[in-house]
Amino acid sequence: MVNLDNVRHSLAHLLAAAVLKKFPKAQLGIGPVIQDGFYYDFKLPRTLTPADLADFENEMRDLIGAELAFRGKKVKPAEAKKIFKHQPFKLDLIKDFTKEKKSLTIYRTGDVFLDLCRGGHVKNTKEINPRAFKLTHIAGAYWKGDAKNPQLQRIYGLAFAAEKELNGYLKMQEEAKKRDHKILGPALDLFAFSDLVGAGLPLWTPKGTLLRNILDDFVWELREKYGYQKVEIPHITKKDLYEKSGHWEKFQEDLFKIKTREGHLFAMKPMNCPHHTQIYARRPWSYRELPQRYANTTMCYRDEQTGELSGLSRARSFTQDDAHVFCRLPQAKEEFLKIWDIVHEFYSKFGFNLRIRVSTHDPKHPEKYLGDRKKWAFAEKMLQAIVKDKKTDTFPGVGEAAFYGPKLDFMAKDSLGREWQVATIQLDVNMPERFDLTCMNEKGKPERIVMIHAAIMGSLERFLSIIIEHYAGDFPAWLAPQQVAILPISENQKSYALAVARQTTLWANASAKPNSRKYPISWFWATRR
RNA sequence: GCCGGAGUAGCUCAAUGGCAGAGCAAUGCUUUCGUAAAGCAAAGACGGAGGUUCGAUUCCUCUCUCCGGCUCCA
Repeated sequence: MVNLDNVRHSLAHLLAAAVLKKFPKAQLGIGPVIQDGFYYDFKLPRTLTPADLADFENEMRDLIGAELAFRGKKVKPAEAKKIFKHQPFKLDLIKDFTKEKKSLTIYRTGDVFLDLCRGGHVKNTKEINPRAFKLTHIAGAYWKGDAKNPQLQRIYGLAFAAEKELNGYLKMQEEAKKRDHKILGPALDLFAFSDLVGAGLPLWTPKGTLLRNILDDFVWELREKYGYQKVEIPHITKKDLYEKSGHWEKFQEDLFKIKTREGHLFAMKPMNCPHHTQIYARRPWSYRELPQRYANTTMCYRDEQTGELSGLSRARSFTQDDAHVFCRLPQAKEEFLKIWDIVHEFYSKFGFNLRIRVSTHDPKHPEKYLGDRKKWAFAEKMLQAIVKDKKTDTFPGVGEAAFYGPKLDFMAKDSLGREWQVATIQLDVNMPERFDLTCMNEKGKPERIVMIHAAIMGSLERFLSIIIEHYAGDFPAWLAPQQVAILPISENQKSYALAVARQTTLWANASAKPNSRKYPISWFWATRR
């Protein structure tokens, strides 16, 4: 059995060989294996076109047919530098590896190609199925993934063991494209975009709004049981609030700013925690009154880079089903577990399997976070204890913490196999400090409280994008914004059809609980069907 | 923001430096016809601004929007 990763990695080398044949002066970046295939980065004298990809593919097939052997050997840094003296990116890598005291290996493919590479190849190109790979697209990519570095041209390729798998994969992608929420959403009349309103600002239709409300009501039903109270906040604030929270320093660039006629600077809210702290801070609290649990489904605004916008997955205006619990330290665990229950109850209704990431800070970059080392150690230890107690499988996410605290992130997979972060529970010992949030304890002394951030859907927009694709637009009855349609065959049934529609609506409304949804009945004119 | 691709009617697509063409949908009329598209008619578009040109949807510049990536994501 051939190792597929070795095949993919070898194909990356063959791609580089093909590119070098056409562009002898090409500078090589790296060419690793990725999910479903491989890529290779190049700096080239001109921009590639799809026609180039066909040429490269043909050349690669020729190389496969030539039955070339892959051979690796260790080299000394000085030797490596000599070999790659015309390859600045390789020299950069050699420098890094030498600094990290890694050994250097080179791999030779027949006598057509030589690359600095840690290995993982087929023995001979004849092990590669020439019909089971395909170069798919060209993209720009920064050297070493850093926007400050030069940008290279990346060629992506798919590769499988058998042609059948490749075709199956391509078919699956086509299928996934049909489920694309950016196409299905407007087709189902759930939302729309307008060039006049602007990029990344979805507009919600009556049906889409109904769907949003059904979801939000569901979350609220679950929260209400645990003693949450709804609050409401303005969507703008003086910049002072964010200076105090630390968001200004960190996310200034991403805020929509507003200058008042008197010259004061305001900002659209990019999240809700600072506002909510001020609801808590409105008066002193006795420890007997804690926890205070505030829930608020509300829109936030972030000035995202245009290139990052994508349908509902990444928008400039999005709705968080946000909640904040203000409680004493010993109460935090119980509150955490309650939210965890809500998350599970909610997601099980959709048939999602969740993976849970324990997101902690990156010890190599303490400057990215608020608060001191001790606070973080404390909060992360507490989070780990809760997770351990819960006896659930989790995986670590070092460097994935919020800048104010560690968090549990719940990830759901969509129909394309992409994993999206959905719910999040965050433990925050920094905001309460910054805003001096306390309660009066048993001894009559002010005591610092902690704050828990909890979003169940995360962003309603992103959650909707996920379930539209998850269900391919075919929502379960309890979610479907339109559940019943009455279709008269000809005009003769018009009045009867209308009467049925009226009656059914009355019946549905009467049997619904007072604050549950109303069932919309549409009436279609269908004489031509 | 960066690299690349693309914007023609509600949707899917075509053509062109000299009157922009079709299918489906929608509209009107005809048909009243029962299980995967009845007939006829009329209507509907070159994303926006500027430039080159006798003339620009076509060529150039800028801009907006979308797509594939990269970077970013409280």
